[in-house]
Amino acid sequence: MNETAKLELTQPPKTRIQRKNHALILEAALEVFSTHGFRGATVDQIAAQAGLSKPNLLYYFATKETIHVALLSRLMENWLAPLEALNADGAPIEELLGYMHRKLEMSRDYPRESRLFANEILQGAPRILPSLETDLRNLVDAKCLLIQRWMDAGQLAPSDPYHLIFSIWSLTQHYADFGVQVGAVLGTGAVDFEQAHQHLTLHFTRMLTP
Amino acid sequence: MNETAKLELTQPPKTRIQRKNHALILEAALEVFSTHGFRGATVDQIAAQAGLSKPNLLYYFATKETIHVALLSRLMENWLAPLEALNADGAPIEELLGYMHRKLEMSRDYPRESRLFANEILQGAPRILPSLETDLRNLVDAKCLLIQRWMDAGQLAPSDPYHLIFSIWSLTQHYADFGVQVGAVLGTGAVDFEQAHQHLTLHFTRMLTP
DNA sequence: GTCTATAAAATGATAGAC
DNA sequence: GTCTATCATTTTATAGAC
Repeated sequence: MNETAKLELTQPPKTRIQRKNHALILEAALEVFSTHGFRGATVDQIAAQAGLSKPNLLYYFATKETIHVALLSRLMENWLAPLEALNADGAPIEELLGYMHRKLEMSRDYPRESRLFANEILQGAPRILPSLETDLRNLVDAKCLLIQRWMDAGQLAPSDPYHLIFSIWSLTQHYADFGVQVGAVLGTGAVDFEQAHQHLTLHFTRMLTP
Repeated sequence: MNETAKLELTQPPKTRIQRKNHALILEAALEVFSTHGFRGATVDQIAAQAGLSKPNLLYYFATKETIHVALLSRLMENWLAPLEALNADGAPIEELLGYMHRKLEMSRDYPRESRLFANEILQGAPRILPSLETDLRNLVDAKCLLIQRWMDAGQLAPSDPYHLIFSIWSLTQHYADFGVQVGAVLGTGAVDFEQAHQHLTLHFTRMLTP
């Protein structure tokens, strides 16, 4: 009984109002953590952003750390999905262009999630390094075997599959993580993702065509 | 007289011991700010890292903000140099490969500076946005004109010069900013920059050759 | 569930002796 | 120049009323 009650505080909540506030807090925390990093964010800020009092926020998440962990856990699930979707039965170049496209869409639609991840990595990945060394590494290993087979079969221009994947990550995430800089240089204040997509399609078509 | 005395606290110091401690503090602050960002860093941490007492550190830099500004100012000078060196009289492909190489060397030799910059951009560039919109933008504009001329002359494969420069930034800085992730995925714990250089050379040769 | 009040610790900065 | 001591504020978290 006590264990059940305890779990309810860390598990997805049950009542309507609980679900609503739970979501409000995660939304607010995403905004604040993605901009200032874990240590730079304050519970006050998150509570204000969520429109809740600080004690009320801490009724839902016992500590600041708990909120951060909840965000990172949710993120890691979605973070791997685009690469998991790389299909061995598809056409190699189209598959990799599709992967690039999905990653660019994530930069466009979920820039805060991208910056949350970037903050964590910049700080040395203190909370998700274990996940990177297992989940992410295993997934990348598997997909690199596939890419290597495509290259050996002459369906892709040969290169290092690992660094090829790194290049997809860096080029697509750049438009979320460094979007302010891109906007400043272009004088637009914001990224034109259609433009970015055209350039990256051209870029990887040249890189991948045998 | 008073103004001179005041300036000496913000200008490069004069005596041997001042110069030494000034440098010690900037070195320590670079370490801490690059990992935790401005708000996540504490004066205590920086003082401990520098081997000085907190009041003694604050004798050299009046506030935490002053140290951060000093680091960013120094950084912006060096940050533009590799692009400035792009030479209109050189061979186009070699010039751009050389620029990529210089940027990758900076990721290898000055990863903390790269992460300091990344932290500032991630946080919305609150301190250096004006510099991005003027100094950086003007420099990029000028170099993109040159690159466009090279493309028009058929010496480079055509693409968007701005996004081409963004791709050089993102691919090279990735090995500093996301080095922990690269090391985790490769199982090496650290980036092999020789390997990265080979891949990026191949990558941009394919991208740029007409 | 939500609030006011507040404790306990940290953090940025200063005072003043030496 | 460097130190000890300390202040003022911010910040995390809790207590307890409603």
